[in-house]
Amino acid sequence: MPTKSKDSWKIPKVAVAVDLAVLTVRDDELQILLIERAISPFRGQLALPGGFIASEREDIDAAAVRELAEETGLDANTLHLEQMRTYGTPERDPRGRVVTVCYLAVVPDLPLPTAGGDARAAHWEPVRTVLDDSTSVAFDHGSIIADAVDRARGKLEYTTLGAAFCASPFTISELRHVYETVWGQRLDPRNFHRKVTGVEGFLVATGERTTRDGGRPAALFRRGDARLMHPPILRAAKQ
Amino acid sequence: MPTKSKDSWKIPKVAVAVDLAVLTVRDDELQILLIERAISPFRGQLALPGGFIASEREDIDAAAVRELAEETGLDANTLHLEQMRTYGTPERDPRGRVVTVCYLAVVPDLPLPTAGGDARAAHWEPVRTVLDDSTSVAFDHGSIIADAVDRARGKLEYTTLGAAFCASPFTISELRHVYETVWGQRLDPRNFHRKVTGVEGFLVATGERTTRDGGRPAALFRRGDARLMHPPILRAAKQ
DNA sequence: GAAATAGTGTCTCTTAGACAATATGCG
DNA sequence: CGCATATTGTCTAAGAGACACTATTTC
Repeated sequence: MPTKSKDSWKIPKVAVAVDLAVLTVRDDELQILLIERAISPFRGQLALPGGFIASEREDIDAAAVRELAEETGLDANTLHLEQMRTYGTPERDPRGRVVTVCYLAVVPDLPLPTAGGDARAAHWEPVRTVLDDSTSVAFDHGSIIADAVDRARGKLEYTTLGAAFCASPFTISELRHVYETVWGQRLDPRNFHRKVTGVEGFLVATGERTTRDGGRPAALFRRGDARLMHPPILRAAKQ
Repeated sequence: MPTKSKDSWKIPKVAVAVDLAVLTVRDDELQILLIERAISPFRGQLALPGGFIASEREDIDAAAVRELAEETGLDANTLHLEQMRTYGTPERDPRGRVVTVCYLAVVPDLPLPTAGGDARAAHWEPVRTVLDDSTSVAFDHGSIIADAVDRARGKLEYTTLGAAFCASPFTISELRHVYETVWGQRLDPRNFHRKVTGVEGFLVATGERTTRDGGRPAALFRRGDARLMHPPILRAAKQ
């Protein structure tokens, strides 16, 4: 905090933006929501949704919620949204100094409400193609996306974030599929079932069951109130 | 990121600061480094060390390192420093809009090099007295400190951050004392010993031993290269 | 030897992981 | 019934937690 001995000197002011890393599991892949930039710099390139704070009075979290609605049509009340990290190297934006506060959002694979609003060409892209550089993104958004994926992978272990990837109500198979996709790792269906049903507050049974082509119908659940999972579900150790 | 359809409108600029939550274990307590504010607002009150970025060109991480040196005399090369979270509610600073990027630092209990520089009245305060409001701090620094403590407590579980609280070389007893103090929880010395010595890369034996009054001398260790601990040391479940 | 602290070993119980068996729908 | 998927159960091995014992120093 400001505690300079001399009060009399100019405090530099910089532009503050928010960026959103919106993740989902879709087509058996972890995917991220990208938009096509309409303006320079990086015009026409893919980038994270986001933007500058609207005024000097706008709260940062509120700006994230607003940009989410404006650029993707998504409603922050229906999804997981958390602040992730701030990126502030001086050269990260060619127009000048921009400090951006990044948020991680997790949504189920539902049709994007791109209909109205400012949503231009928002679409899903597998994170795989971003991480291996076969899809290039604007600014330093590549490393932001890498950070977001790391964060999501880690949080599946010790929080109930996995359920935020599932449209409610969901089956345990669907939840397991989220874990398998995000971690890129197969999990034993029976052990997974035992584990997640044993975590108090993770899942709330609706009493309903799926109706489907073949196979026994699965029980349907909603996300419970628990946010932390204790003990965690650990990934296999680094290979 | 900036992707407004209309390019022609004023981008609000705000002051950006960095704040430092420097933690140590001292006198059997988790303590935090606070300074006495020399200027208004909150003049004379305790606050986290920190300050505005020096210029439009200064990197955020660099600003944290600089403020750490200026306000506490500590050298970022000798300690653990990581970005924690950004605080940006509009009313958090009475002087106007200030967005502050907060860093968590962890240091061993060594004499503060307060001798030279800008270090004014930097001193250690038990976090307990801040968390229970018996010590009041400026701005929203109370909740920042609470977040920093949460972060540190959590990171002891699945990282080797604990060793950053110890002056090198250190004994396993000293490391255990860090865990016990930060978590506020007794740990079995024998199980702890077995656990931490079993984590590859956590501890590097120096071959030296302590010399002391009574009791068998303890082996001395340095911090190893490992930063993540797999599997983690879990705290007892919430009681 | 007594006191103090370090370090090793052992036992038990919980739980993760592998895998078999049963349940319940559909055609 | 046969197929497909869900769910429960069983076994084993690894690890956490409790606790006893041995080791090495100083006085």
